[in-house]
Amino acid sequence: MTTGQRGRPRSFDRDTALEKALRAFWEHGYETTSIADLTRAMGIAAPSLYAAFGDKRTLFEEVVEVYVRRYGGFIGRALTEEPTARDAVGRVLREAAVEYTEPGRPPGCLVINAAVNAAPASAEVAGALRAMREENVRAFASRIRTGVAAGELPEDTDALALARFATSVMQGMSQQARDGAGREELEAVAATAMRAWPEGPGGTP
Amino acid sequence: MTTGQRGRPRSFDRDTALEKALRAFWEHGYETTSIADLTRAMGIAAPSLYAAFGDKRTLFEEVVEVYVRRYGGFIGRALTEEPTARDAVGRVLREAAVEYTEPGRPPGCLVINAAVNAAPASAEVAGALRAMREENVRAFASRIRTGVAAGELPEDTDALALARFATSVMQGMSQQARDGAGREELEAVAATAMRAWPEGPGGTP
DNA sequence: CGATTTTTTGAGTGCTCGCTATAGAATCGG
DNA sequence: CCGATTCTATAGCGAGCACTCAAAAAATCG
Repeated sequence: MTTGQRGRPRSFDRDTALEKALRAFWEHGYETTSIADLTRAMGIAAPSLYAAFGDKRTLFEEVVEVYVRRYGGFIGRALTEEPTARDAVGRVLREAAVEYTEPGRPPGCLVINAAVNAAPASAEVAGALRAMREENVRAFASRIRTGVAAGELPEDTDALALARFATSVMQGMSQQARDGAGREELEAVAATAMRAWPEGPGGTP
Repeated sequence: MTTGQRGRPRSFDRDTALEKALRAFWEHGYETTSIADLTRAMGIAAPSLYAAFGDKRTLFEEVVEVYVRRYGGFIGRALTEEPTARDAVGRVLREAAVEYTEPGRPPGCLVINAAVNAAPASAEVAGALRAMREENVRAFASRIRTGVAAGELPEDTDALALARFATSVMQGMSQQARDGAGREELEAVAATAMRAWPEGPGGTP
């Protein structure tokens, strides 16, 4: 058999350490979380970190991957599972209020808030997160266009503009969460935002 | 005469240098703008900076003061000059779209974006900006309450919730501006947001 | 002028940053 | 058991951080 790992086994659980790093980046952001912060949070020394995860940027990229999969899935689910564009976007905003204020997690969204302040040296990381936010706008717009095609919304609906509005509200909610806003407060923001949703094609059918 | 300044005169204009520092902080944020960045932008050496402005935090505080006075005044003007709460909030959002995308300035709002990512050492600075954002929410809410008292809005209007919605949209617009959104796009976001504004007390009077 | 006051300049403080060389510890196959 | 392999721990690398000391320079005073 050649399946056995040769050499000294790792003394920590990689996934657990990765989750600790995720929390640290989520809470304090990319650039303001130092390697010392990470090693303390992960309970390992610097060389172990570098051996297991590569450098800081690579670790962050893996963190973002895990974050999107584990904590960002609600957006895609809402957009695909709801019958109408209005239900879909409304559910995203309502669930964002819940996700951004989940007890035991850092408030707000990592993709939105982790690299707002970035020195030129971290421009690539900041750009990657920005690209993900833009991809998000496109996902909203695509779902809205489907709704227009289905006759839920007027033909002249500006899907991209509506998508950008929803995204703005979501990003504002994330910052509000970081500023201490509670779940009910964010749910009220989401509900208010949905009052801006256009009426059906024939007035109020 | 004892009016003349004794000693060697300053070789730079203090206000000009302060404005350069303002731009640097506005563009890159508090923590991610180094003293070296500042001295380069301001065109002076470190000891001159410290003699004229104190340490980095004190300089930033003065920058914020100037910023609010010079670039943040549109909010207070809109809230006091417009006849109705709806006109006031609508004008704030519309003008935010303009202010956040003014050519020749960094996009977005310094108070919203300069200290999103802050290490524990900068917690006080981040907290000061957060307090200003909260003060902003209260200013919105106060204007909305005046509108309710004037009979423009239903008696049961949740002024604070509506204020938080407007603030969320504004903060989202600021981040969108930093992500590259143009003026027209932000104006569309503002216009969409205002569709959520409640109707008058008697339906649509 | 000479004395005084203030700023500029250039170098340099201790500290933390991201990252790594090296040596020792733990496990494998044989 | 041995040697090979892989991980861990200490210690430290150069660079950049916020900040400052000491001396030269430039102005006003009598």
